[in-house]
Amino acid sequence: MKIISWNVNSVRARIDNIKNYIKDSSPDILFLQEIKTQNENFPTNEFEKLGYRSYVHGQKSYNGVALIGKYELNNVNTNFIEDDLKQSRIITGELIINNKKIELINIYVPNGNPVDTDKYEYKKKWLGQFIKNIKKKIIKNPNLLIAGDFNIIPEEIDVHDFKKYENDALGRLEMRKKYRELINIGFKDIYRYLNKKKQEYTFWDYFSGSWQKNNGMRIDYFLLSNNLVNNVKSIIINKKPRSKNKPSDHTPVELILN
DNA sequence: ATGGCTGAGCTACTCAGA
Repeated sequence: MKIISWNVNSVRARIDNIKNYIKDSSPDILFLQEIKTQNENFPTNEFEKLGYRSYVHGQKSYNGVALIGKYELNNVNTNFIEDDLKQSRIITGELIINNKKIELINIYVPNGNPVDTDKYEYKKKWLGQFIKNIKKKIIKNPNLLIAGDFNIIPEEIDVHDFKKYENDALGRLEMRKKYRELINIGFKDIYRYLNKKKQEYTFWDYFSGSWQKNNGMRIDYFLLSNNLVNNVKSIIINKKPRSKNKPSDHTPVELILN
């Protein structure tokens, strides 16, 4: 069972890249973030031609998330949290894997920059709501898989130049504490759990050769509840899609479960 | 070096990203 998460930075601008990537990597479930389109303009047919069904929580121009799957998902929900600004940043669904009912939670956390503005406060409140509801959910179902673009740099090792980000909305201690709070509910950041010292990134901005210089950060990850950790076979960051023409600024993270 | 580049909406330029 291969589950992949990818912030595509527009599903329509990226559709050829995404289709080629699906043909190469053949995910069972694909979590997409920043689709930047409304439900009615989502390229459902393109995914259907490749054998996938689409569950979409879109929005005009900004944000938007989707679950793409070879299988039907149950109880798909776009109201996991109360979002003050009504932005489309979360979609959940259930899937049974090896007799475990797993809750798939696909998120696109607000960026939060600039700090000390209402955008930063929105991110804080969004994360607070999310953490509160995860605490409730894990009591009902101990099998939670959260993946997506968290927009938080967990540790210094997760960015090329930590000093540059320590007062940024992605690197501020206050936000890294939110990440810790989530982990402490009972999750493992699977990439870091299996790669204690490895320095790899999932995002490189489009400016001034950041990709070529490997000036990146690791802000996309898979958090699995402790009950699921023994089901993990492997996890990799696949850098190939970031090297293509007209790439997303993020690259996919690929998880394989037994 | 808070600039650099990219996408959406729209057709000149702003907003947003991280």
